[in-house]
Amino acid sequence: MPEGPEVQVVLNTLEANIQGRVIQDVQVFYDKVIENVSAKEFCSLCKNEQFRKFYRIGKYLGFELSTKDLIVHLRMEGKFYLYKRKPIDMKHIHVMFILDDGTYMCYHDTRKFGRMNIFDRIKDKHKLPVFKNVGYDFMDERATWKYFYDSIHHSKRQLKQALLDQSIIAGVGNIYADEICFASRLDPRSRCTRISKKDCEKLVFYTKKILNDSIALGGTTIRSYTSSLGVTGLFQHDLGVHDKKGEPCPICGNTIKKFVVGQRGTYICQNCQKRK
DNA sequence: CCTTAGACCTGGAGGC
DNA sequence: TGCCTCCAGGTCTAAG
Repeated sequence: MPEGPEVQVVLNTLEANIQGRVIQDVQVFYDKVIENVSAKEFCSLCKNEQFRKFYRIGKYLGFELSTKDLIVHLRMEGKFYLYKRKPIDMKHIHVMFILDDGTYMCYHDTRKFGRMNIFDRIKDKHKLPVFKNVGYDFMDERATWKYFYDSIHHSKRQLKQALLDQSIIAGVGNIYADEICFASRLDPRSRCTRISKKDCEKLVFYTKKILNDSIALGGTTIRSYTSSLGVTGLFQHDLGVHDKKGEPCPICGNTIKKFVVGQRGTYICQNCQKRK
C-alpha cells in the first residue's frame, strides 16, 4: 500500500508514539519477513534496544536504536498497529514487538511481502547494504531536475518506468507516478530520450509538490478499509487521474483511459497529456 | 545494457 | 453460494 508519503506518515505517527520506548521482547511468526539474519537472531538483536531516531529513505522506514539500525519496507500491504494489550486476531501479524510501557507494536501484512533488516548502527544511513540500489529521496536536495535529466535522457525506457526507478529518485510509486505525469502534462508512455530539460524541471517540481502535499493530508487511502497507524489519509480526493478510468478529466472533461505501462495499471488523459 | 515474464502472497470484486 | 479470473500502493530474478 505505501509509497513515500504514506511511509512518512507512518513514520511520523510512530515517532510520536514510541520514541524512547525500549523493546522488551520480540516474536516473529513468519520467518521470511526477516531478511538479513535468522528470526531468532533478529529477536535477540532487538531485545533491550531503545527507539532513538526515526528516518525514511524512499519507501524504507528506518529506526535508529541504541546500537542498531532497524530497516523496514512495507511493500504492498505492510502496516504497524499499536495495541495496549495483545490482539485477539493475530492472523496477519507476523512480527510483534513488546515495549517497556506495555505497548504491543504489531507488524501486519496480508500478502507477506514486507521485509525487515537489522544492522549495527552507522552514521551514514545511505551506506547500509539495503540502500545499495536506492537513489536520492524525493526530499533530498540532491534530487534536482538536472540530476533527473542526466539520469534518464539516454534511457530508452518509458517515462513512467524512470519515475518508478527507485535508484534515481526514491519514494515515487504507481499512484504518484500517474499524478506526476498528469500534472506535468506528459504521457507516461513517452520515451525518456524525448523528455526535455524543461520537462524534467516540471517532473521534479511536481514530484516534490505532490508528494509533500500528500504528506500534509496524511497520504492517500484507496482500496483500503482499515485505518491503521496514520494510513487513513485524505489525498485521494486530490488525485487527478489515478484509479479514475471512465471518469472525466478534471481539466478538460475527456474520459480518462487505463493502460498497462511496465506491468502497472496506468491512468491517462490523452487530451491533456502529450506523448513524446 | 534493456525489456519482459514470472515469482513472491492473500483477498476483494466482478462475471457466470 | 461457489467457482473462476483479474486485480492490487512493490521489488527482485531469470531469460531473451
